[in-house]
Amino acid sequence: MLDNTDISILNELTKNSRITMKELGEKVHLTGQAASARVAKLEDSGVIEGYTIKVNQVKMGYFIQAFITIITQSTYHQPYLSFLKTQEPYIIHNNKISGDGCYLLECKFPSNEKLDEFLEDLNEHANYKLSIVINK
Amino acid sequence: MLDNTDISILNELTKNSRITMKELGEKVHLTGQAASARVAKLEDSGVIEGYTIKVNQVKMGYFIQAFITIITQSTYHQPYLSFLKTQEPYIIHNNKISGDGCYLLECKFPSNEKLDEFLEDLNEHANYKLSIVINK
DNA sequence: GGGTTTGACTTGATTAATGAAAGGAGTTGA
DNA sequence: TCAACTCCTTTCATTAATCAAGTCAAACCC
Repeated sequence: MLDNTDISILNELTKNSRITMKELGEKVHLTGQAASARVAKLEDSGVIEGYTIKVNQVKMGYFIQAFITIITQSTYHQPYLSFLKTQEPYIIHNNKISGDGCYLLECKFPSNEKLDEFLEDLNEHANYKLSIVINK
Repeated sequence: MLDNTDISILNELTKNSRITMKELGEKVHLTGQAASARVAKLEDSGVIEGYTIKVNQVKMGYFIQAFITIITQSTYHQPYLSFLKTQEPYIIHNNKISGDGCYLLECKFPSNEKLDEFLEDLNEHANYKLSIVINK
């Protein structure tokens, strides 16, 4: 389904998704038009889900990143999930997982105070275990 | 440092980083040139770290995503870190964390067999706790 | 073998975006 | 009040993207 040229295209776009089709073509030994057609196919087939940017969260004022293992008290998760929707700026990903806990929540905070507030509010819907990210 | 226009620009680029500067300008009520200058500034200041794509990992053959909490046996982490470098296609992020364990490893695998192999090899350098991602 | 279809690429013409230069409006501070 | 600065717009030359043919090779069929 995907040949080596497709893989090269995905690698190049992963490194820089704003590259021109002409340049991309040069890197994978195609014309800009052919590269463009390949990319369109990758989009249509759903391999490329979208184009986005990497934002420096520290420069945006989010100094703390954390993983929070969630253990919901009741069997109804809805209160917790509804709560999450009210906390959008802090949430990166909410992963439903096997193993310890029901969810592994990846999130970011501007300060320990905000994190503390969040945990206080969270505690009304679920128990948790907190892991702060020191480095990636 | 960042005004509302900058925030709008970051939101638009997060949704679609291949938008033309002209279109981006229209969305934030600027000319293409002015939008382009803003974006250049965001790049120079390091707020925008890069442009990339979202790839559908399932369509790439990675059917399993997992979080693995790593507890290294010795105080020397180097053997574990070196091991990771040999397993690159499977690794998404290796987060050094506080709390349970030394690291929280985010990774992807094409099959349970490959995951099993990985865990066997991992076990020579560290203990672990496995969480499979069911949903995001 | 001859003919047709299909998929992937290139070429060439048209349309659109980009980048550079010049200039205007608003703000700041001496 | 004036100069310096920032941020934006306008204009124009350059460059890239797009669309429509056209080429080429492989696969298939009679």
